[in-house]
Amino acid sequence: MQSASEFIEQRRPAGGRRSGKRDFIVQVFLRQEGHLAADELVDLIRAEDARISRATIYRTLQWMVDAGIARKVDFGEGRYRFEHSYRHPRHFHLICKTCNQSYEFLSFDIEALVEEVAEARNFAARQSVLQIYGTCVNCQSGRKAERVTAPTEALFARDALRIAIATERSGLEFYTRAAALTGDARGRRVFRKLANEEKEHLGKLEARYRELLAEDPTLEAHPTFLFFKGAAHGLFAAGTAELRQGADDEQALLVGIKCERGSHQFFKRYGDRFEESEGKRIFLEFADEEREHLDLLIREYRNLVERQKARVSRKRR
Amino acid sequence: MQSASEFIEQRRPAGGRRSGKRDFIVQVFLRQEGHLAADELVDLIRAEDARISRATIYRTLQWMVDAGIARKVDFGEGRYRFEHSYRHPRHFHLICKTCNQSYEFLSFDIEALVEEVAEARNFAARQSVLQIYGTCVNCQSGRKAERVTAPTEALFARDALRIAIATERSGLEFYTRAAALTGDARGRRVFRKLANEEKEHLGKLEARYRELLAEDPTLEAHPTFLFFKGAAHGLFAAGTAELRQGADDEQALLVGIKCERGSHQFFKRYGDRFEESEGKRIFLEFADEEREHLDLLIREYRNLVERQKARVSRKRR
DNA sequence: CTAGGTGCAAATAATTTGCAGAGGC
DNA sequence: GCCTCTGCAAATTATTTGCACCTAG
Repeated sequence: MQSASEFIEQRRPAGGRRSGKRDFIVQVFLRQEGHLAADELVDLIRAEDARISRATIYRTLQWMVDAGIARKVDFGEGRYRFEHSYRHPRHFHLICKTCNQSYEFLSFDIEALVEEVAEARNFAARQSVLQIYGTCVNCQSGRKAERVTAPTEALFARDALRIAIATERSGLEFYTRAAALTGDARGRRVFRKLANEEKEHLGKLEARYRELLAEDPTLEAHPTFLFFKGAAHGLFAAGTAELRQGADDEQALLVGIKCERGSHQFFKRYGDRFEESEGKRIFLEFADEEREHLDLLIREYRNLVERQKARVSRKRR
Repeated sequence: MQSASEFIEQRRPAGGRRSGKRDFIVQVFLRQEGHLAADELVDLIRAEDARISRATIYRTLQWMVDAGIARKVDFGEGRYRFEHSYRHPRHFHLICKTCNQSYEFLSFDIEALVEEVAEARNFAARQSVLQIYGTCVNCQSGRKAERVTAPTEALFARDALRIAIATERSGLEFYTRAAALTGDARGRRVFRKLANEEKEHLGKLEARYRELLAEDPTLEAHPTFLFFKGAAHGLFAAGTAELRQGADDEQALLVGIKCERGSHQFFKRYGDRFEESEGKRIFLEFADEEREHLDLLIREYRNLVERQKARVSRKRR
């Protein structure tokens, strides 16, 4: 696991000079959760006793943004806030206009649509900001904001695992069904093998999930952080439905390839996008897993096609 | 069609007094396209010769926002911009960081996902802001920004018509197919009737579309403003697929009801959300149309069930 | 007559900058 | 020693406010 100082070292721009004051500011900043306004960071620094000029803090914040250590966010208050990116994936915000608190979430589905729009408009998107303004639960019911904070990283890992587990489950169902209806003995063996792999991996993922919950039992109760519809009615579920309406061996392989490819792409693309974190690792590992399955299926498909060709040419002779 | 002054009159807050200066500012503001910073409006006013204080312009902008005549938007420039809402639906923005131009778009799909997220989090959403930052086509190719501006209202109407037409087309296909496979004579008549209505209405919509293009022939070439996937692989298309896998009369009615209900809801909900405009009208008219079909199908379904019940009890006797 | 509306100048608020001096490599 | 970092105070930018005056209803 990457530590905070490694994270900073990695991003320290070349040609820059080390400075105790800047290091101190960065360190204090990284200790914070949530979204700090520049002024609030000034107060924090002052409270920790160092007499550091306001200008230096502004300059350091800009330095961190350039280095990719911090992100500048605008909640429409007329001033900027900053959040660090160390173990903190990019995300969107729900902003309560009553208590001014902000809640984070992420939606692959929305990100995918945003990408589609940008592409349709030939727009080279670099960053997208989505903010939902309104009133949070606490403020709606008049209750005091007794916020239970769980670090975004843990929530991200939790949801990454949930999605991976759901995908494995539906993959397992898919391969089980595919094995049942495949006529060719060799094909059946491949699907069985894949079903077993899914089952085994499912067990591993579930163990990891239990581990995560053991570390922080409150985690289960927190609202969804990562929204992804594919998890519920995803690729494999659609694939299973396709199989249900009758399919031959070749089709089953093609459907499997489509599913694994989609799944691989999702986990890879999303995993790549994140800062170093447990959630990122889960996604990338899972992407690799799916990639292997994909390769296996493609090899198998090629083999099937070869055998068919051979049969045809034998008949012709 | 509602005029600009009617639009303002409607929203003038009670207890407020009339003032020539404010009226003048509002009038100049409504004449503009795009997103004005307060300062730019000051310049415009000065250019049109009135000597009006900067403070008055700020106050009038705030007044317009409160009245719902203007919307305050934040492009992360450190200052606010304003856009008027007269014949200008709510929308999202693509913002080019190179030329600082902004492009508008709307996506029902994204809005629906945003609503889902807010609901899942028990968050009472009042407004959502989506901004995609990056580089626009012109700036990518180094070309000068020779922006062809079409008023958003016209683009909105164009896309509303395109979506309505696509929906009609797939509705027509659905009812034609349903009529073909319905055994019951009465049911067949209903589906034929609906198919005819769709065909007729389709003709009307297409005529309206041609009319719109005649007014501004460049309109066709502009990029999509309103993104809605339902248009392409929408409800009726799914319904038609459902029918294809064999269905009886009752099922056909139920599928039809599901499709019309979804369609009605989409057009109604979206239409309601907009400021007075051609696009709004198209949506609401279409919603009514779908509502009528829905009612007809429901009546027909009830009738079918009644007849089935009667048959069963006759047999029992 | 009276509650808004307006102008002007000053205040505020967040952030940036110029410049002289301090300090890392 | 050079070049970057820092502090301080002044500047800048966008916006708001206090207050005297104006004006529509």
